[in-house]
Amino acid sequence: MTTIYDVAKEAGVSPKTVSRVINRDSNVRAKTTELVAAAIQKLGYVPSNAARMMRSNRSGIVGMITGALSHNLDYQQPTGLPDLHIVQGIQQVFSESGKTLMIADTGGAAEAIDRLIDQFLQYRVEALIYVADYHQQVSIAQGRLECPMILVNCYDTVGTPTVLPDDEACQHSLVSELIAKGHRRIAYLTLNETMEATPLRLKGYRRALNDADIAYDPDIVMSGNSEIHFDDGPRLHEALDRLLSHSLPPSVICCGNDEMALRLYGLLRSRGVSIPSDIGVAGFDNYQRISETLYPQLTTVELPYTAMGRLAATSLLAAVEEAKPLNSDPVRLAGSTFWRQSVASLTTSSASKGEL
Amino acid sequence: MTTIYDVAKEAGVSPKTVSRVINRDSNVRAKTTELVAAAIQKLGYVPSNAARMMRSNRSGIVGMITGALSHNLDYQQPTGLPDLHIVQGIQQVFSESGKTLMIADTGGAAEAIDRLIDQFLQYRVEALIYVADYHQQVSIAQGRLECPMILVNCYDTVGTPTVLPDDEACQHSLVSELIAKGHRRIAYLTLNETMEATPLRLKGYRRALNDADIAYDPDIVMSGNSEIHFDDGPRLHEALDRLLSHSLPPSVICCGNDEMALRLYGLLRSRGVSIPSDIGVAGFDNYQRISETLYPQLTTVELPYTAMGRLAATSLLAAVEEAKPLNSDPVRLAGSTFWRQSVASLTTSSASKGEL
DNA sequence: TTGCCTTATGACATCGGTGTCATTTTTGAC
DNA sequence: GTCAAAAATGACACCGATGTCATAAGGCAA
Repeated sequence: MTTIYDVAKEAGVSPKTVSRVINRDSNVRAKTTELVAAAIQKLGYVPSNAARMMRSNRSGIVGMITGALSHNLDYQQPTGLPDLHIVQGIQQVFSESGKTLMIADTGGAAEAIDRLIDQFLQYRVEALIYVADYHQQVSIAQGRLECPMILVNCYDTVGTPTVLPDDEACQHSLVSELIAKGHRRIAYLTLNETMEATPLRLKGYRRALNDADIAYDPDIVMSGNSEIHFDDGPRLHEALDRLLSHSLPPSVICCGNDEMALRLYGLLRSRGVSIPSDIGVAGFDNYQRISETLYPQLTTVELPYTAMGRLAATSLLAAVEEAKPLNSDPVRLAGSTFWRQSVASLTTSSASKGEL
Repeated sequence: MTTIYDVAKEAGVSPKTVSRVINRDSNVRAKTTELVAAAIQKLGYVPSNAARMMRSNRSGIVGMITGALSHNLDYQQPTGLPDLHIVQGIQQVFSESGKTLMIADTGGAAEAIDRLIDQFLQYRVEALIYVADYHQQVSIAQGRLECPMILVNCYDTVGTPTVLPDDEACQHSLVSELIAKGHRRIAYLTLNETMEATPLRLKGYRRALNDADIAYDPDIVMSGNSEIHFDDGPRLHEALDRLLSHSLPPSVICCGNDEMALRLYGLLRSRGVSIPSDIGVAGFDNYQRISETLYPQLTTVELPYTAMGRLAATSLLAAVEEAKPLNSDPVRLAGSTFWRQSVASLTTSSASKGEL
């Protein structure tokens, strides 16, 4: 491998001058610059990052740990692939920055994390990012970390800076707008209670009701899923029966995710209930393969995963390059609702249906 | 950051001895090892890869360039995500090796490749991998590369080692087995002719016919798609009409991919033709969201993307660690056929249908 | 042309490991 | 206990950049 000394000799200058040319330092004569550039070109010289780092003590590397690459892609998750979207956002920001993003995949094994962090420390990463596949609590930082670290889509108990999806605000905004469209009986089929998102979204749902002085009715709020990733047909079946046979049936049903909404479409159709004229349906995740394929297209909420990745990356870059400290409170990012045909507006429609 | 000198002082030995302990060199007394280990533990010492690399001139890094991370995930490709599967295979192999895999994403911009290679060279990667998103010809290597490089799912004209899917063998094997099941009129709806895979698969198809002394009939071979990623309903519609109205109609139709098979199911159903009793259908890609969801489930061929990734990674590791040269001829990896209910066997079935 | 200030360049040490070789310590046979 | 061979340890230079500081070259006014 050619070194800076080879280039110096070729150009007839000192290594230090070559270094100046490479780093675009001031005070190098144009003629000298040309000379050196020619020598670099001729010898195909590429500076060694390792040697450079020895003196400057700055690696220019940011490490990211994720399991996004090792997902089973064949059976795609019903919620889409949050972490892969987050990784994309991070990737976008770093590709425009001067830093190198080094990606390590856990291969699905949480116990790999320690090893990966250690590897990153050997490379003297300037910062670390951990991306979780769903909103959850984790325990990563060993305290010994000297570099800034940020968590995405997860949080820990020791106050590591983190970027989270704002599940509560999303659900609140969806329900508030449903109310604005004239709905007052809004059913909610939640995800499994053990998921972090479930109580948060329920809180948003209740706050929206409360804002509009609508009483919370536990009769029309129930779990639509027993497990995270698996269908539970019978449970959804039974939940729907209870909702439809209620003395005050809902005018719209919110689902914990789009997949549940997909199954609900089938169940409603088999009962001869039409969407959105008889009852409205709203999903969650904006998993486009479902939301835009269904007929009528599904109104749903999209969590801002790419934006979360971008925000985390931008904050971290600011922390590294401008010594701007990371926000120690969790940063929550709200998503946006995609209004499609699965929900009717009861106010503008002149022929609103009161009987169901 | 603590250095090896700090550890040496703490343990009361020379830096060189600490180095020996870290690298598990022989000829260090057990007691000394303990002493050093304790000091490392106490000071939280992590060796610097940069410094280590200065002397040894071995970075321990292998670079991979891909666009797999920046795909638009919301509208998944009809062929699945080959490159992401390949990346997974590569990832698996490297996580079990001593090397660090450094991943760079092009962000969909081919012109980013040069910059990424340059970045990798600065890190003195020991090898490079380029993963393409579909079987294609590329032009990557600038000749100036000193490290081994391998292409996956693509090839160039300067003989860079490469691992490719064996499209021809796959199609040959599928058609041969169809013949073995008693089919002699085998229609083929190909992908767009501009795709690398199309002529290869056609070659496999024709070779299989030839092996069985069945004449090739261009009447029942036609393109089912005009573009790679977009539906072309009318063309498929028309192709099917021609096949069904032929004086010697096919007993089975091979499709260029599973998505085409999916659309074919719909067209056949609308014509009252039942699968597989009236006509059989075979796909390509084993895109499980289609192949296992259809009724009857789809017989299809799976290209071995993960295995290709693993093979490329393994070969490259051997090249780097054991100086075992890479195969200069393209290595082709055949996949396997998944036999499901969409194709009937005409031999074993006692009530075989001769009329259609 | 001289002298002074600015600009351009170079000499040298240094970052944190490891390779080489010299030196010290231990081991074991006699 | 002695001595040679083997094992364990250390001294020192070096990898390839760059920071610091010294020095040389160029520019401009008198």
